[in-house]
Amino acid sequence: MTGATIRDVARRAAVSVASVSRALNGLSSVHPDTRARVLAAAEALGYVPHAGARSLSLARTHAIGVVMPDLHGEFFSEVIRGLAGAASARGYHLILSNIDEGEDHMAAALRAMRGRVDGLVAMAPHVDPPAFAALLPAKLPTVTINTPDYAGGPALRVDNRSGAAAVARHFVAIGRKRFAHVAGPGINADARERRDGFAAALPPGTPIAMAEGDFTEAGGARAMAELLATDAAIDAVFVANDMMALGALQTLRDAGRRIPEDVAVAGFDDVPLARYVSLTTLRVNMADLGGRAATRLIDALESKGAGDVPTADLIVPPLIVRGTTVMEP
Amino acid sequence: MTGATIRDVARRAAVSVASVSRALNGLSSVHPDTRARVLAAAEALGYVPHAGARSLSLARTHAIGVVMPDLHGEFFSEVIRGLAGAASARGYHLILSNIDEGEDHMAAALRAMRGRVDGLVAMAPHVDPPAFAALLPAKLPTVTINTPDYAGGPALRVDNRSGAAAVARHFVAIGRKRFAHVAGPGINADARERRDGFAAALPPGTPIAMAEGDFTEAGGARAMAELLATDAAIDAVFVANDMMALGALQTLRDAGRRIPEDVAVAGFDDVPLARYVSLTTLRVNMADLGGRAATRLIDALESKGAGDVPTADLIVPPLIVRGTTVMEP
DNA sequence: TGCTCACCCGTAACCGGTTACGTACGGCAA
DNA sequence: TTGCCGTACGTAACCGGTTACGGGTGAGCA
Repeated sequence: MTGATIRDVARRAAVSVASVSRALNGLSSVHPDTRARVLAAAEALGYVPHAGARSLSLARTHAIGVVMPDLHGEFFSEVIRGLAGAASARGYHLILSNIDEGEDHMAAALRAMRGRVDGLVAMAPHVDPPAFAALLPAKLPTVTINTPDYAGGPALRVDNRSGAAAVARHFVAIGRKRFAHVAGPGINADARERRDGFAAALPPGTPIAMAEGDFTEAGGARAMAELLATDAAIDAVFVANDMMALGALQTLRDAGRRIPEDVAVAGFDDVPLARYVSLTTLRVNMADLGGRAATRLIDALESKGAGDVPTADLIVPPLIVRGTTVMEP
Repeated sequence: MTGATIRDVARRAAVSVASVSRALNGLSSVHPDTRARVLAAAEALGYVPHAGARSLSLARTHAIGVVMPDLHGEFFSEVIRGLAGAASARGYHLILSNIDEGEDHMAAALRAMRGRVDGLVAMAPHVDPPAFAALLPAKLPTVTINTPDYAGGPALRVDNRSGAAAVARHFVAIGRKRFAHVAGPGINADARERRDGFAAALPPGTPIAMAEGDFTEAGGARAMAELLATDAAIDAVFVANDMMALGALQTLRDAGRRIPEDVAVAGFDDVPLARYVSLTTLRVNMADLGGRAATRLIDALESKGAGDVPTADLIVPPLIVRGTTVMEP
């Protein structure tokens, strides 16, 4: 027995199912006596409306789907937290579906969303935008986070280029001369933008030693070792994310470099750990990003047709200067 | 246009809806030619089955609901990650609904799950178990995480008492004499178990200075200050979670205490930060807990009727000894 | 008394799938 | 030819809600 249905309630209250529906949904055209009888019957039976049936006839699920890769550990979680908060505040549920293993799996996950959600929040910095658009179920409203060049709907993006540029200017301002960059995976759009933004903001022609990591702490350590082997005189390194920066710091200290006297280090993300190791970084508030995405999507869903304009918001991460680039008091 | 329906496909393939359904679901009694026509039509129309309708008629949603409070920041996220992994591996979706603001909100959130999910994973260390049981929709299979005394189904719990006892024994082993405990909120069951487990494992009659915090870093700092005011000679403090331990460490250092020479400090949880500040703590792997919960629930859902036995698994967190209790090399 | 008009309420169609049941048809044995 | 059976398929009921439409009732008014 999974629970009483509306017909059970109708039978017990000796009215029609239509009246039960009207009474429970607060429609006006119901006699107070009838409403009372219905409520009493529903209460007695422990009646709870069946969300699935309801959404089938209303063509409204009050749920929003979330598709994103598991990578970016902390990010994933933070975005979810922001999404969940904003969604539940407006009476929406979240449906999670993490996509990782291959495109076919992703396609299946996206298709499975039809009839289950009213809209989608997607974060896919590693897939080809047109391919992604093709996979989306027909006309499902979607807002993307950090998914470049997707023109199918509103987009929220952190301004990687301006963040990276702020680091470059900061390095120059504190008198550094020999620059290096630990990049993220080449297929990752964020990684590319950070690399390019950094290079573009340094004086033209400035050489930059480059190495590529995989966004993990261990990867950062390895990449930093490569860089030191290439050019031992590096005095400023911009690392594409904080986790790799932690690894890079360890490698530098193991190699006898003093931070920040010998080498200045900056990361990207401002993960909770960054404050503890006093890492200079760019603060990107993923929970806030998630919250905005949810709000944006729900606004679009509820104002039927308005706001279709696929605007893209760039969110500029502030530079947080800490002890890995300047001496602390 | 939200998408083609099964009747559209039937029309285009010139067969009945029943045949379309059979063909798409791989039923045997369909002529190969018919199946091919159906598949072609579905492909041409970009047909995607409507999950809502499907689950209504099958009485199966292939989704599991997750209800938990937002507090426990990192925990929330880790559990979700574990749940999502295990669920998607078995073809299930996750529906999130965070409950925080009051019981009525929680009741609404739970009720909204009917017809939307096949089962529930719940984590509610702060509510009265019988009250919680009463709120659950009728007969919805549920596995609980860290929700004590709930006998309605399988349960997964971290063994707070044994963890706390390990800390107590460790303190004694390293020769400490004057003990203190920074507890979590009294309404929180984990907090109570950690406090009691610690007290029970010390030699009978040992005095313990107590203060209560709110599981946050700032709360830990405040509680530690209270303790120092009470007894300045404390040489070992067990803090109910890592975040508070960080605050406590700061307060101790500000008061001129050397760690671990003057005061030994241990936390609980092993958050990522703990390794960086070299905090002795108990490791609780929340992602693993989430994964187990999902697996457990899905097993119960798919083996109809078997395994109804509401067993409770206690997971013993290992003690991770670091620099806040013993000198490091 | 007869008419109009609110106000309540019930019947039944619908949302988009699945599936029990019945039927048409071809092959084969008697 | 008749009878039987298996295969392939269509019809329609059903899952549990919502809602357009129409009917019955009583009040108000000429």
